[in-house]
Amino acid sequence: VLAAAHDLVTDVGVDGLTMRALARRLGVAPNALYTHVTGKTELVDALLDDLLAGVQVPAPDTDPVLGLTALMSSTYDVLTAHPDLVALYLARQGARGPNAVRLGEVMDVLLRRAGVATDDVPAARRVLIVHTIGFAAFAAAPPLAPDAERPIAGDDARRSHTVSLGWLLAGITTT
Amino acid sequence: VLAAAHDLVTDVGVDGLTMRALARRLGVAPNALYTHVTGKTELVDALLDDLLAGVQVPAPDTDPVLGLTALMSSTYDVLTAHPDLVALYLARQGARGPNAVRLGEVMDVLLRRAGVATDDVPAARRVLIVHTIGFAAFAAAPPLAPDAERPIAGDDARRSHTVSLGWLLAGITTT
DNA sequence: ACCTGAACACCGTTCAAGT
DNA sequence: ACCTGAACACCGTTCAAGT
Repeated sequence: VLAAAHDLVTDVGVDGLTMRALARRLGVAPNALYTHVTGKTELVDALLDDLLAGVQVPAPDTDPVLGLTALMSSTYDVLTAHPDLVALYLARQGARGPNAVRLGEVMDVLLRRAGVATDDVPAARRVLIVHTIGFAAFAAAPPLAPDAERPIAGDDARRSHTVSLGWLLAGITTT
Repeated sequence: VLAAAHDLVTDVGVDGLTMRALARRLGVAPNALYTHVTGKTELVDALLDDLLAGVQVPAPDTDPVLGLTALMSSTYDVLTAHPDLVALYLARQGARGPNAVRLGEVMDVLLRRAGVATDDVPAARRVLIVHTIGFAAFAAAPPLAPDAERPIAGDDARRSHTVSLGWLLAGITTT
């Protein structure tokens, strides 16, 4: 049911993800979907949280800063694999499904182990999430502002994410 | 013509920005709009670039790091004034109108004056833009992950933007 | 140049009805 | 529980025609 939606969005992009197209793919009348899902919003939310299931969580004994780097890099990789969907994280609330909650908790543990004061953990988590989703959303996108000539290569974009992530982590852990 | 679109989006939000509603507001048939605009895409692009016209550019003799901080803060403020629209920056290419180009050039001058090597300027500019747009997109949004209780206050979000911006600038200017 | 009427190919969602 | 037929209130866009 939800898997078909996943297939559909990878096939025809996020603009083609439509209740009617989904019903067509399932060989069913459009309104039949409303037996399984309350509406399109819920469907997209489920789809987004489903994506996060693929994020690799670091082993619990790794160095916290390395662990956070790995965690955010894995999130970046998962999100950029479906670039169409990333913008939706911003368009809606920003994912609050079970997978999002689970990853948030992993981040909190790592941040605390990295020496961040308990009071500062939520803000630090937020900075890292916004940073990674922002970079993922722009990963596939063409350049920015002036130099419209050559789009940024995927490798460069990923490197840029890692480098700036390092700067943020340096700031977070020394404040 | 374009101003009516601006009014419409602030009145009814980005979902209500529709060719037909716009025509209705102008007291005109829907298709009449196509005399003035090639399509909805062009209209939204124009709208987004128009937003950037409100960004305050720092005086040319200010300290470059302070100037960049002021420039990105002003961009953040302008974008968060119309939160509905920000997600569209990510959904589409990321703004390449004349205002975006102009601001990009201002950033480049500041970055170079801050000691960034010419080869590193485009990547640094990109990091700052992605960071600010990402934060602006999440500014109005509810919390993230776990602590779903209280959404982040607008002031806290803005402070968080400034603080993490500082970390990025520290990294950019010392690498 | 600027507008209209009519139409095309779509949307998400609901309601009543069937099994 | 799960599906269908039919409908409602919309979309963006195009085409031919008017002034």
